Amino acid sequence: MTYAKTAAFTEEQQHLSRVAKALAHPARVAIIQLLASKQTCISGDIAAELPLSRTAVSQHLQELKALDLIRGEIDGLTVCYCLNTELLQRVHQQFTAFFLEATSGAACGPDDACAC
Amino acid sequence: MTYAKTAAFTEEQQHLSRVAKALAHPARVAIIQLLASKQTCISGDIAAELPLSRTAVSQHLQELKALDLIRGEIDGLTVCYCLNTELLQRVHQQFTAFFLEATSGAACGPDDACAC
DNA sequence: GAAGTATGTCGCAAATATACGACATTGCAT
DNA sequence: ATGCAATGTCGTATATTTGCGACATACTTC
Repeated sequence: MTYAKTAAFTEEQQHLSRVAKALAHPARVAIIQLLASKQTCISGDIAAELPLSRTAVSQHLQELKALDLIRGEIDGLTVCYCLNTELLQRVHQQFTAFFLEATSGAACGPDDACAC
Repeated sequence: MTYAKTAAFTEEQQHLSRVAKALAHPARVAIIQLLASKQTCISGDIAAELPLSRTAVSQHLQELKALDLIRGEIDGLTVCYCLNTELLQRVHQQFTAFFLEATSGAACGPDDACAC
């Protein structure tokens, strides 16, 4: 596969990029925000709120579920999706660690000049 | 394009997903970490450190540069890349806001049961 | 100016991602 | 049982991403 050399990267790097990929589509960001805002973990109403076909939304939901960022519970005929806040918190910490590492180091000079 | 309906999403959602996409590949995560760790904003040495061809690395660099997450300064024959820490800090804030929003709301019940 | 090196761009091939209609499945109601 | 509604999966078409060799460009050195 095109990702043949993925194994050559750190497990940390791979995980971060995997989660980032989950957020790499506005629909999935919107889904998470929707789930966060609605008190009820709406089911197919999600599809109604998004400018996408029900099929496409379902696939985005599956992608998020595959990473366990959200969870679905079958409630009779409908399905309730909700956020996995524990995982999201852990992911938040990882992103924070990454950004702190990236922003603490040396950067461009004041006039966009590199220090090297 | 397949993204025809992208415009239907919030500007915030689009921006977040765009940055997330930039981090959606381990090589790009690795590049940022490399730039953060090295005091000197190495140039083509980046390619040497990654398990990818120089061409592929160059393309990843261009993608990061397109979002202004990194900047390149030509220094004679070599090119110095460095992190745009200011932007990274702003991005960090956006991600934090997103995750706080996502983790503060109602979540699954204690036994993975939704509250609806 | 000629040769050599560091970079970036172009063109192509293969892998993924995205979107959606059609179909299968499951549960509720009559 | 039968019919209807809510979901998910499959197959398929199109767009995007990824990777790399080949080539073009720019600069240094001799």
